[in-house]
Amino acid sequence: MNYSPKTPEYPAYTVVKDIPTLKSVIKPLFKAKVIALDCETTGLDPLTDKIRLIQIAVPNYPVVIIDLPAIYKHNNVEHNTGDRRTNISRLLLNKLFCNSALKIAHNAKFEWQFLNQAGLQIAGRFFDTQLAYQVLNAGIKTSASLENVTRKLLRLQLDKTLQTSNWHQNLTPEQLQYAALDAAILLDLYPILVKKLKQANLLKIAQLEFYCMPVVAKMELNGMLFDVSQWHKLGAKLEADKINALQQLKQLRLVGKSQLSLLPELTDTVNPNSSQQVLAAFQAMGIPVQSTNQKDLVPLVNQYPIIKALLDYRHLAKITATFTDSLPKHIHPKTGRVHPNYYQLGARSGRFSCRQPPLQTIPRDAAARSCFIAAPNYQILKADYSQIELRIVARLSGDAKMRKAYRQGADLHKLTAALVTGKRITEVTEEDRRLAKAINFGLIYGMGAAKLRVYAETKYGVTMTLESAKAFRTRFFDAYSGVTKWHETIKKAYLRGVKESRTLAGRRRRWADKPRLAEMLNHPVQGLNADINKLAMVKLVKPLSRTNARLICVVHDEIVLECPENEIAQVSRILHRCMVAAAVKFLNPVPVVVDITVGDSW
DNA sequence: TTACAACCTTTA
DNA sequence: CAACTAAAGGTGGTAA
Repeated sequence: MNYSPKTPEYPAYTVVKDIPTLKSVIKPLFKAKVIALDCETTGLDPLTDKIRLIQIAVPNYPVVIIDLPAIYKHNNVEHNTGDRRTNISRLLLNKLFCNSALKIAHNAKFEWQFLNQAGLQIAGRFFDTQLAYQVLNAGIKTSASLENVTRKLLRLQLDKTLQTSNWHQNLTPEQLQYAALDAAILLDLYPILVKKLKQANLLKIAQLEFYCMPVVAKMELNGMLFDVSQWHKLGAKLEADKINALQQLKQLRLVGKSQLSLLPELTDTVNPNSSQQVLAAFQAMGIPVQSTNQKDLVPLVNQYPIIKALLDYRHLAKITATFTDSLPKHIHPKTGRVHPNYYQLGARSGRFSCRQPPLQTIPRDAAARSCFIAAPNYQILKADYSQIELRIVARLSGDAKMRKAYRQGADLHKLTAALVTGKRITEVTEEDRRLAKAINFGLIYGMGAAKLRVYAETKYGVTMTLESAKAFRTRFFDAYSGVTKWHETIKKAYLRGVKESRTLAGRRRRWADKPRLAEMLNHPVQGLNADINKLAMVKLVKPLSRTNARLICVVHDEIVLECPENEIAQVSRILHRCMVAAAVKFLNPVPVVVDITVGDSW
């Protein structure tokens, strides 16, 4: 079965450089039910780079290669400079791109953004061959590049060496051939992917992703406005704090000449950023640690002042290096905003991942988040699902106590606190509730007693013995017997050797090797959270289009909009309605709560 | 010199 | 038998 991939045949093509040719060759394209699209561009940034070619492939017709700069020159419009005047070429192309045909592209977000910036619109039904491949292979390590997808599904080897060739000058026949093939090949990939999606019962999830694609494309172009002077102020303070923390460390003799001259490796300066050196120094000082990570050090902070100093320094070093120094590099010179890259299927669970900058890991302190601001006369609307993962667990397990608590609008953490401590709800203290939070979040994915003890201490500041951790664990599963049964069901599948998991919406995660039980417990929850948030984003499109609000950020269970001040009330209602509707579809009868806040910043 | 895995910390 | 998940990214250390 191991054929070596063949070289594909190059399709016929027509190059379009003027309006009369465009008018004549575009006509047959309107009859097509499917249109495959690809663009060659001068770079990867839709805000500054430009389209060089648009390739359009439909069945049984030469690939139409549109030399967009040449056409625009004919029409005397500026490309990608905000010049949005209508003209004959834009009218023709928009009519085609917004018709009822299915638009096929590989990483359609890229084409969408570049067309948008060129003053063109593309709308209607999409089929993204990259997203389709990723939906099929979620959890499996495999490249979703066009080259790899073509090799895997068609056993053809594309030659991508021309992808990064010079697309500025007059194009060679080889370049045009290459460009034509990239569009034409999509027509061959499409039916195979549809068949596979149907067979795997993944068509609906793929369509959710396709509907989501333009929303994400627009969100990235929108970006977030960033108050760089405020950020620098914050950065300066953190930098000063960091230097102070370093001084503390030095006074406690971690950094600088060590007094332990018997150990030659410690006579040199210890670099506090090196876990290796720090560990050696700690051990030489007689501190009993095997590692220098938080969970091992936190229990010792009171005993050893130097550990407190190190953790303080680490925190500030992390914040300054990862955020204060690097975030301003991502401010786009053209917009003054940060435009991260969202990957719709960047996480195995179906969640988004986000890079450059990683907006999903910005520290939660008000100081940091307040640097992400609304434009003048706008406000930031932030909406997040309340305890969505626990509600999903309540829905999936059908656990009676959990469902009753949510139905009554009770505080589930307090309930858990009462159940594991044996107190009445009214007697539960703040500390008890913190303990319960650690228990709820940890145990639903199968955390053991030993980890629970450590986790409760490092993340929630609650100390307990291993025995009490064991007892809490037992009491949790006794109290929530529905959760216990749900875990047992998944464990049975796990023991049978099942190597895939589905969310309620049908999203699949696969494992190439043996899954871990916790991964199988996690996917139905985290994956459904992703399904719900994506559905909410899709539901928002139409009602939001009637307002001037724009989507600027999503973080797993949170949606952030930038909204004109005079539309806050209206848009809040829309946001609330769409998010609740998306979640209710899957969580009913477990109630859904969406919290919305309004402010000048994130 | 560069490429990569290990370690650590940040988020939901 | 017990097992918390999903990411991005900076830094130091080492292998090529």
